[in-house]
Amino acid sequence: MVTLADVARHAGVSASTVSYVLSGKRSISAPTRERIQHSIDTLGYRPHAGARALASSRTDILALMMPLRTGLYVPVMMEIAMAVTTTARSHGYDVLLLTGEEGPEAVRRVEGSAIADAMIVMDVGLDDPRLPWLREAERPAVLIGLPTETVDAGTDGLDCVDLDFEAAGARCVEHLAELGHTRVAVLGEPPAVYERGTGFAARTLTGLRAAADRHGVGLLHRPVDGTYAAVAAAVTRVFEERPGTTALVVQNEAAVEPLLALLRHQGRAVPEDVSVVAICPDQVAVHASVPLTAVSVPAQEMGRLAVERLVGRLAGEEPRGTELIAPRLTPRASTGPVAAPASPDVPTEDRRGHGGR
Amino acid sequence: MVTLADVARHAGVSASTVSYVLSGKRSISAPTRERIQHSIDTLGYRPHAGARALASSRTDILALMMPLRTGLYVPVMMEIAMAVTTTARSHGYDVLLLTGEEGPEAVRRVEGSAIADAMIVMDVGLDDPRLPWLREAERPAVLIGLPTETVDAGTDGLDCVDLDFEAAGARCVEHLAELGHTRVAVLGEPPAVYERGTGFAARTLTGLRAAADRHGVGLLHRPVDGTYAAVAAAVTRVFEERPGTTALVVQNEAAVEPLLALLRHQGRAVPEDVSVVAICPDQVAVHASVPLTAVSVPAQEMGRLAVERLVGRLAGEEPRGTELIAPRLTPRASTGPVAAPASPDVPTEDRRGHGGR
DNA sequence: TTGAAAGCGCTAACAG
DNA sequence: CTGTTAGCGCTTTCAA
Repeated sequence: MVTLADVARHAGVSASTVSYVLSGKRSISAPTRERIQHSIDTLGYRPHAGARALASSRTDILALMMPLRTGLYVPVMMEIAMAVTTTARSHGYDVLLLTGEEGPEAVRRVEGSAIADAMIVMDVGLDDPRLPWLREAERPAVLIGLPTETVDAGTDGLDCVDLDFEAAGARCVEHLAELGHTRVAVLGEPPAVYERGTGFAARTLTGLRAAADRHGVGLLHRPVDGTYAAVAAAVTRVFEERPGTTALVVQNEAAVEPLLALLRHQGRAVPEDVSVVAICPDQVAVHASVPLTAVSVPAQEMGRLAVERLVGRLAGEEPRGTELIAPRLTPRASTGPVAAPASPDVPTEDRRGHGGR
Repeated sequence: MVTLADVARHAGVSASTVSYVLSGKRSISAPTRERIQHSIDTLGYRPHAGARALASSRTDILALMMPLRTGLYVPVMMEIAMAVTTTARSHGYDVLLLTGEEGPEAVRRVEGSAIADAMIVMDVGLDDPRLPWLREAERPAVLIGLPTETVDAGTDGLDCVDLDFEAAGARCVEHLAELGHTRVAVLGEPPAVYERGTGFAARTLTGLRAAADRHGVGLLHRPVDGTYAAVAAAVTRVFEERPGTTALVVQNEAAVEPLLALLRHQGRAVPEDVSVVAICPDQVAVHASVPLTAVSVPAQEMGRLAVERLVGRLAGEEPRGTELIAPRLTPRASTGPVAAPASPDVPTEDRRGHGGR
C-alpha cells in the first residue's frame, strides 16, 4: 500500500507538505506542488480513509437513512437516493446507506462511532423516536419530508427539505377549477400512510380542501391501497355517491395505472369524460398509459438540496430550518375542460384533450 | 467523546484488556469482563470507526455499486439494496452506496483508500471496464448478475450471484406447453438492454428458445420499451403476424400493466383468450391488475446471498465462482389451458382460468 | 489472565 | 514557503 510517507520520500519533501498539497490549506510553491503531484500520480497514492478520519475527525461520508418498507413510493425513494449519492460525490462525499428499520440505534451508532459526518433522514413520522437523538446529535442532520402536519412545528433546530404539499394540493384544484370542474374526487395514499402521521399526505389534503373552498369545488377524499381491486372499489363508489364527478386527483403512485385501466374499462374517456391530475414523480406521469397532468414530486431536487444543506452545515453554515419546494404543475394529456353537462349527446371527437398549456 | 482509554480507566484495567473484551480474541476472566462491560454501558462507549480501521485494516463496511439509470428495474434494484443492507447489518457490516456512473474510478477509490472491506457490483455488462480492476483488487467482490451471455465464461476468479435466467425462460415455456399452448410471443426488455450485453436478457432468450424447440412451441420475440404505446404496437403486430398466438411471456416490469390494460382494451380476456406469464419480482406479479403467473426474480435472495458470500470471503473462504438461483414459477390467475381452437363459438364462461397448480 | 508499548497513516499546530 | 513533531483511538505483538 502506498502511504503519504512514500510519496514524501519519492518527492523529496516532508509528509506534511504532501498533506498540505492534498488539502490545499497552505500555499505551496508551484514547483514543489508539481513534483509532489507527479509522485502521487506515478505511485498511485490514495489517502487512507481511516487514518484521515482519525486524524481529522472527518470521514467525508454522509449517512442516508431510507425506509425499509419496500413497495412504498419506491421510485421516489430510489431517485432521492441516487440524487443524494451523485450530489454527495460531486462535493467529495460518499454515502452510507442505513435502513429506517434500525431506528434510533442507527442514529446513535453514527454519532458514537463517528462513521459519518452528517446524516439525511427520510420518512420521518410524527413522534419519530429518532428525532430526539437527531436533535441532541453533534453532527448536522437534515430531514427529507416534514415530520409534522403543519409547517413550523416540531422541527425545532432541525433542517428539513420537502415539497410544499399544501401548495401542491391547492395547485391541482386550481388547475381543475380553471377548466370548469366543480366535482372532484381525491384518491389518496393507503390509509396506513395517513395514520402513521407522515405529514405530507395530511398537508396535501389541507391544500386541496382550502383551494376547493376558495373555488367552490366539491371534494371527496378516499384513501386507497395501490391494488386494482382497491382502486376499482373506491372509484366505483365515488361515481355512485356523486355521479357528477368530472375530475380525479391521485396521490398514490401505485394507484395510477390501475386507475387508468379501470376508467378505460368503464368506458370513461380521459380527459373527455373525466380529467385526472396526479401528484407523482415526473417519470411516472410521463410514462403512464395516458400522459398525466401532474404536480411532480421533485425527488432529485430534494436529494440534491438535502446534500447541499449538509455540505453547507459542515462548512460552518447555520441551520436554515424548513425549506419547502414550490410545486410545479405540468399540463399533459389527462386533463381538459369539463364536458358540457347539458348536452350528453355531443360527439366526443371534437373534445380532444389539451393540457391548457 | 468516550474513548477506549476512558473505559479502561473507569474499569481499572489496561486499554488492551478492554479491546480484547470487545473483540473476544482473548479469554478474559468473568469478573473483569463484567466490570468492563459495565463501564462500557455506563459511559456509553462506542469504538471510533476510523481508529479501528486504521489499526486493524478492517472497516466493517461493504460497498454496493448500483446502476444510476433510474427507471430501469427500479423495484428490483431497491429490493436488492435493502436486502444487502439488512443482511450486512445482521453480520455487523455497514453499506456504502456507490453509483455505477462513477465507473472503474469507484472501484479504485474503494481499493486505494480502504474505505470498504469488499464490494458488491450490480448491473455488470459484457466488457465492463470495472471488471479488470475488480479482478486485480485485493478485496473480494461479488457481482449480482452475470456479465456474460453464457455461464462459466469471462467471470474467472469473480464470484457471481444471479437467477438462472436460462432455466427461468425454459420454465415459462414448459408451463405454457403443459397447458397446451403452441404459439407463444415474448415481450422482452427494451432493445437497449439487449444491446448493452447485460447477459440476463440473452440468457432468458436462450432458455425460452431451447424449451420451445423441445416442446414444439412456436416463439416470437419482441423487445419493447416500457411505454403503453410501444407495448400496444408490439402486441398488435404480434397478433397480426401470428393470429393463433394464445400466450405471452413478459420480461419487462414496466410493460406489465400497459400490456394488461391493452389486452383488456382489445377485448382479449386473460387467461381465457390469452395466457400471460411474467418474469418479474413477486410483488409486481401479485399486485398486477390480474395476478400473474410468474417466475419471480428473487431480489431479496440475491442481495442476501451476495452479502453472505462476501462475509464468507472476508472470513477466509475461497471464491466459489458463479452461483445460479433455481427459478420458481408460481401459478396465479393469468394462465390457463389454451382455448379449443376448433370451436370459436364456445362461450367463455366455462373456461375460467386456473393456474395449473 | 493481564499489561506495556509500538505502531497504523494522516493532520495540524508549532517552529523555522 | 517548508519541516518537525505530537497526537487521533484502536489493535496487537511481546512480556509478564
